Amino acid sequence: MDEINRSSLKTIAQELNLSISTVSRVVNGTGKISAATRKKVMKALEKHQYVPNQIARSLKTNETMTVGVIVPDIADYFATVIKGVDAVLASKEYSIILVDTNEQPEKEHHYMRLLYEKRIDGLLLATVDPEENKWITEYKKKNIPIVFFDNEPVTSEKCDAVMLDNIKASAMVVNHLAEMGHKNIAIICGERSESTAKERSDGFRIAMKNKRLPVDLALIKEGSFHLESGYQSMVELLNNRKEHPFTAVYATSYKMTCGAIKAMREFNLRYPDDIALVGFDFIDEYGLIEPSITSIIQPVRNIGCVLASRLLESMQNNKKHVEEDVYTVTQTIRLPPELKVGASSNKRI
Amino acid sequence: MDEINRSSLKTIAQELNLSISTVSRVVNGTGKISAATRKKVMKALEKHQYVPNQIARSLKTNETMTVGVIVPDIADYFATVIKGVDAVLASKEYSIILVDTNEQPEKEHHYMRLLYEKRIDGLLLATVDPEENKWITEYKKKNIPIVFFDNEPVTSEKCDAVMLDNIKASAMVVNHLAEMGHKNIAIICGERSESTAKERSDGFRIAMKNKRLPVDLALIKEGSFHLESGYQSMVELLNNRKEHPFTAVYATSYKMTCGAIKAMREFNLRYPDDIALVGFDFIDEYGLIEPSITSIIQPVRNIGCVLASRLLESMQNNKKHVEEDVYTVTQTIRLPPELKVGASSNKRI
DNA sequence: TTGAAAGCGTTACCAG
DNA sequence: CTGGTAACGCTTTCAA
Repeated sequence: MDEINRSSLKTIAQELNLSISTVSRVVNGTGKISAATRKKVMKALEKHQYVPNQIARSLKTNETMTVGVIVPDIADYFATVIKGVDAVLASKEYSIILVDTNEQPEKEHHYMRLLYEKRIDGLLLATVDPEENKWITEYKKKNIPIVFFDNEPVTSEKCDAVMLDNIKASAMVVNHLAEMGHKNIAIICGERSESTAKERSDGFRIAMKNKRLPVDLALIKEGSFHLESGYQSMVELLNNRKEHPFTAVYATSYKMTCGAIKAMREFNLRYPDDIALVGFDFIDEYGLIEPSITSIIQPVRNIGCVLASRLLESMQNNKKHVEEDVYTVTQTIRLPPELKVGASSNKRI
Repeated sequence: MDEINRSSLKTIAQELNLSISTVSRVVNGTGKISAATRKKVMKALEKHQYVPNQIARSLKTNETMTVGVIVPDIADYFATVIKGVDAVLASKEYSIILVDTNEQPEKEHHYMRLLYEKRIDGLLLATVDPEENKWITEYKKKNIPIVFFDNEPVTSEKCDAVMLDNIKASAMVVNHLAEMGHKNIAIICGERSESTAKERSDGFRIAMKNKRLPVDLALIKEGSFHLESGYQSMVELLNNRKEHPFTAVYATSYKMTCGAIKAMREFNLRYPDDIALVGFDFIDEYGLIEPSITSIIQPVRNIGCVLASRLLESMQNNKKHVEEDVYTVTQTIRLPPELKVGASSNKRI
């Protein structure tokens, strides 16, 4: 039959015959307080197990110490990005409201509004909506910092963004394969409406040209970043192999890489002997897959850390009412990928 | 040079020469409002792009529409649990504050306090702290519902919990292996301070006895649920194989399973031919690993859904001020595991 | 159908 | 050093 116990400054103040202000001051360690009252108050605080009400505080201070994070799928590499974000943000006493949109662009607006209702101090957004503009403008108007990641935003607003250097990623892949003696390289990419897909694809063409390798359009497959699409693309490539021969294939997402592997197995083809394979985001932490797969690896945790740091900065500037034109300087940060060379491509032809 | 735009009920009310109450009523659709004023207000709301301030609302209503979720590691199978939680909770307009403790029990208290400061309406807690008691009691006193998952809580408070039926999981493994003709079965388990580890281990012994199979203590390895530990345990088992022979091994976590595989490879042993292997949480979604590994699979998404539903119920009861003894009825829900039989054990000896 | 006012728990300013 | 008071934005009761 315990009493429900939710003490407030008032409770404590009344019990001690002190003013709320005084109690507030010792809680926050602000202002000058006599040692005697401080001790008295501390004891009462302890006795009542006082815990400040951040809601009330937020109402007053216009700061919730909370940031929103919107991702298309937590059970993806985003989980590790979030770990990085969380590490940085938690150290500054911020917490994260996490939203998973299940890759449904239409949900983004709804959640952005919900988060705004909760008065988040900042937003990290991995959008999959090619028309994310509307709510972005709203946020800008409300003066809430946003940092984009994964896909580059299409909005015309100036925005911060942290992304992988996808152009470079494709260059690394092409250069590596070229070094191994490959000339005819196929690529399996996602939808060009997503900047990640577009950049990986464009980067591929650029790198091929730089290496003076032939770009055969029939070897450039566009799909949707999913297993089924990767599988389908690979099947088509293999079926057309006589007319459009290739010796290496570059799959530009984790799921597509899996799909490509699946197709190759069905065709009874082995890597690297029959076809060299380079994947994307293919992390086999414990080396269970043999032969091991060469893959572009994103610095996922670091992406999270950089994201969080950038957001912290913006939120800080916001507080300090930094002059607008100083504040408005935005950055697009591109982090370098790593090419982890495994057996699947590590053979000179 | 846009104005920063944060309209409130007051802004609207003043512009329209109406009272705040009236505007509030049309925002919430409560009370009786004349069609005329409603229309007028709606228009102003739209014009100002009014978005209610949930912080202020929360202060008044004592509801934040937010629940805390504490997990040891998001980049684990918890990601999928959270997806389930999120799906259910989001449909009721709740959002999730996510905390990753990095498996450090000492952080749990700190975060529980932080979340309480934010006045979450409920908490989902996957604790790894064998002494999580203190703050639990606090939450109970504050009348905030908690639902545990993964590990069973040790607190003496009555609590809700949703867990895998670990005893049954081990029974399924033993029965399967027994059917395949195995008699000497080794098990690699985690620390008994975590209930998951304890139950999997106990379940194993019980099932062995039920099947009248010999329980050789030297074949029961205790470690820490991590790769290194799984590896180490397997190495020891293999080194003692002459004195303590076994034909099958059961690894009780994902990482341990990977460790065991690693050790077997180093010893040049193949499954199922040399030793049969059954793992835990070993999901190879795209069937990339060959031969495929038999494993206990948790209904991860469903765990999340059940968790969220249970919490919603408690929060609901809380609101309705249900009489204490009705409210206090708590449940421990055990969800059934699945044994996904792969090649690694699917051979009669 | 509408308005006035109290109050949720804080912070911060101004007096003393 | 301490107290009083206004204000943050909202909901809700009571009156009109």
